[in-house]
Amino acid sequence: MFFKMTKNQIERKLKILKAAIASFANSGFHLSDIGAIAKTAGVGKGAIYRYFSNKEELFFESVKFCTDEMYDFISAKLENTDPDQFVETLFDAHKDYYSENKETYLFVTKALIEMPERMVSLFHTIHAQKMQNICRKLEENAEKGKIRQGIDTKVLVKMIDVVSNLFFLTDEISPEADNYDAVKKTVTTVFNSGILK
Amino acid sequence: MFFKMTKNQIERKLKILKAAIASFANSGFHLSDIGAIAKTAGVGKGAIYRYFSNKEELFFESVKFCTDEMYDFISAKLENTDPDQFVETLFDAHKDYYSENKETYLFVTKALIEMPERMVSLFHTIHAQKMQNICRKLEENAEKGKIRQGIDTKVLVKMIDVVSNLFFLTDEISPEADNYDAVKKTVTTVFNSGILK
Amino acid sequence: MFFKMTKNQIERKLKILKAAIASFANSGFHLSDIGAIAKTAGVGKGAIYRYFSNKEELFFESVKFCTDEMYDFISAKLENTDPDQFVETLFDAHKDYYSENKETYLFVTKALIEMPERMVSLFHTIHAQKMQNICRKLEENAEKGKIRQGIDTKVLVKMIDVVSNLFFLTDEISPEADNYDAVKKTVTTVFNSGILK
Amino acid sequence: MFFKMTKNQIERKLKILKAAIASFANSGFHLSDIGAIAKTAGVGKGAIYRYFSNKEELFFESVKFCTDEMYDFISAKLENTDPDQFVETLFDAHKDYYSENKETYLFVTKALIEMPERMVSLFHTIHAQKMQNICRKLEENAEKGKIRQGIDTKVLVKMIDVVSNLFFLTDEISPEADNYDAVKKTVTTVFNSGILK
DNA sequence: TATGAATGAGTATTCATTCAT
DNA sequence: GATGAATGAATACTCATTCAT
Repeated sequence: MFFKMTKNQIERKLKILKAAIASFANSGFHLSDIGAIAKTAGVGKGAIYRYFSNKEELFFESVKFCTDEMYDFISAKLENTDPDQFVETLFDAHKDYYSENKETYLFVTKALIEMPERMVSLFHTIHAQKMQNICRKLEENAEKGKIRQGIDTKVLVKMIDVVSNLFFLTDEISPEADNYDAVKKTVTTVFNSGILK
Repeated sequence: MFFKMTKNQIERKLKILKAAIASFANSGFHLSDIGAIAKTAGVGKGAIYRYFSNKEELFFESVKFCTDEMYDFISAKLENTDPDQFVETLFDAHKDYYSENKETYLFVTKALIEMPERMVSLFHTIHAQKMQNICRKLEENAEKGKIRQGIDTKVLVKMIDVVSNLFFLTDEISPEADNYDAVKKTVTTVFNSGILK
Repeated sequence: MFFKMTKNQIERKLKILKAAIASFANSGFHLSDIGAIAKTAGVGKGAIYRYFSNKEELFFESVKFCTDEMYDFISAKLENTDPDQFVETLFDAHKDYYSENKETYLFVTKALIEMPERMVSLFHTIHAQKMQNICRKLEENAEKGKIRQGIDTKVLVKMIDVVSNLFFLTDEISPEADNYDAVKKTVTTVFNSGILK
Repeated sequence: MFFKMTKNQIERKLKILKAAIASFANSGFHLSDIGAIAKTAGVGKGAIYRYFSNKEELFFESVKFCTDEMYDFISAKLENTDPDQFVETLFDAHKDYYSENKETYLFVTKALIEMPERMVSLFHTIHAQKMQNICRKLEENAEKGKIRQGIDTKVLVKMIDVVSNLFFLTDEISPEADNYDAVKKTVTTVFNSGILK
């Protein structure tokens, strides 16, 4: 699937990818129909097989594309954040991305479950790479005594991620999400100050 | 699917359910084969359609069965727990259930994603019902000043749940899971005392 | 594909086989459509896959069925033949079978070419087995001095077979076949008495 | 497909034909891939459609090319043969051509079966034309009393052809072929002197 | 009542042919 | 003229569901 592409072909491939993402996000892998994706993309079925070796590959590339985009967005938001704003900022970053890219957001999370074999390592690779800088800064702050000792920053970031996920997946997943402010308050309080007095 | 069942029929239905759970947990909804489930259960394909109206219903009932069982187990472990042991106990409850019921544990979590439509409300219903007592106790402790104000206990419990999930799904989902102790320390520290000093 | 069949199922399988033979004989392997064969046989597509594991197997069984039938017919005709009638009788046997089973006759011959891998050894096995008695008798006659020495009977029988084939395949294959009597005279003369005076 | 071709174009067309023959001979009509043939020939797919109107035409021309070549070879070998050497010489001619052009030899024979519609009349045309001289000589010899009366020479030549075919197709088609000498002895004996004493 | 044989809708993928570059 | 990217018709096979036995 690697050959030098003209500008037109790059656009073509992108159209296919967009159509595939929409379909996979809505219907999942098994219920998505290559023919329908082709129609949506405005290309022939054959074109899909020119750019992607098979349905699974198309799915994989779709996930990759979305995951990349999403964590670029999230890590950008975290660039210059004080430690005491970190939880809130990360939570809000999820919220913001979700608001504008509901489909993609859900897709990334679902993909991990639907096709665990390859997706999982893809996800961790991308996540680790994109969040690398963020983790480094957290560690600097730990050294400066600004955040509590004994916290593994990689684990921490993933915790906040997954909790945020929970509540944005949540239109679907969690009824509490309706009350966004209450949820956010709980999350930031717990993460910043802990449960115990 | 509702008729008075003899003891024999109840056993029959249970055998089908067990076989279905095993298949759905391993292969997911779409790749599971009704014929194969029937064979595993030691019944004819027709029998499945006597007890369950269709494949989706069978899936739904399978998830319900597992979710029930799992949260019975978890809530039992939390019965008489001090607030300062709460996070650790809940985390350990996940760990314990997971250790003995890996298949079921993963199935419950995946099911939410694979078939969101009906599963989600099922899950929240069961979760809310089983964790009701637990939440009530947490609230009592909050009133007594033992845990921090401003925390919605339902949200809190689900946060801990999902974080625990994250790291037990993690054979598959998260590389950090290998180092169980480090993960647990981070989780309990963050939840108990917060990130910030 | 081997299970105890009821009388009904045996009929069913036979209907499929007949439809398959008709299609393969007319259109060859690649142009034959499983769906169309099912329709002709008056069964669902699925039924074909119950009785035959795949298209290739169906083809194989079709050829086997026809080859069996054809050489049963031919060898029966040769049962009590004098050596000086042998060539003519064998030639006529081909002619007779062909007249009543044109489709099958052509199919057997074509199959050898279309799917050489397995067909060829099948053909030789069946041919050797069915013609065994015929060859033995020829050899007895050779010992009694009634037919010329130095002739390998197996080779001889196949020669006559293939020459007969040539002229019955011939509606399609050979224009000479139109004049059946002339062809037959040449064939019997050559085989019985040779070319040279 | 008829236009004045430059020397370059003639070479181009020939390269395509050679590649097509190789592919058709090995894989048959249906399994041969135009794209692969183009690649082997070192031209674009489009070029094939410049020189041949479609796949069937390409197959037809491939067969024609090979049949021409083969019967040129065979008839040349028979140029100055005594009648009593005729059978052996023709048989050997097949053998010789086969030895040096196994692929082509098999292709010509198979093609008749695979695409009977047009191939058959092509074959008979070429065969009749190339063997014309040979048949005439046989007839002269018949008139001179050197060969038996009542033999249609066209039928005879085809008989010998097809029998030879049988045993050279036979790497694949006939187990007897292993013992070449025994086969040849039987064939020449039968054709020259007949079966009966 | 239980069985599993039969049904046929549904789908990924290939490949001859066309045509823009 | 030559190329090879794009097209989309064509097709074997699976599997949820039904229903005769």
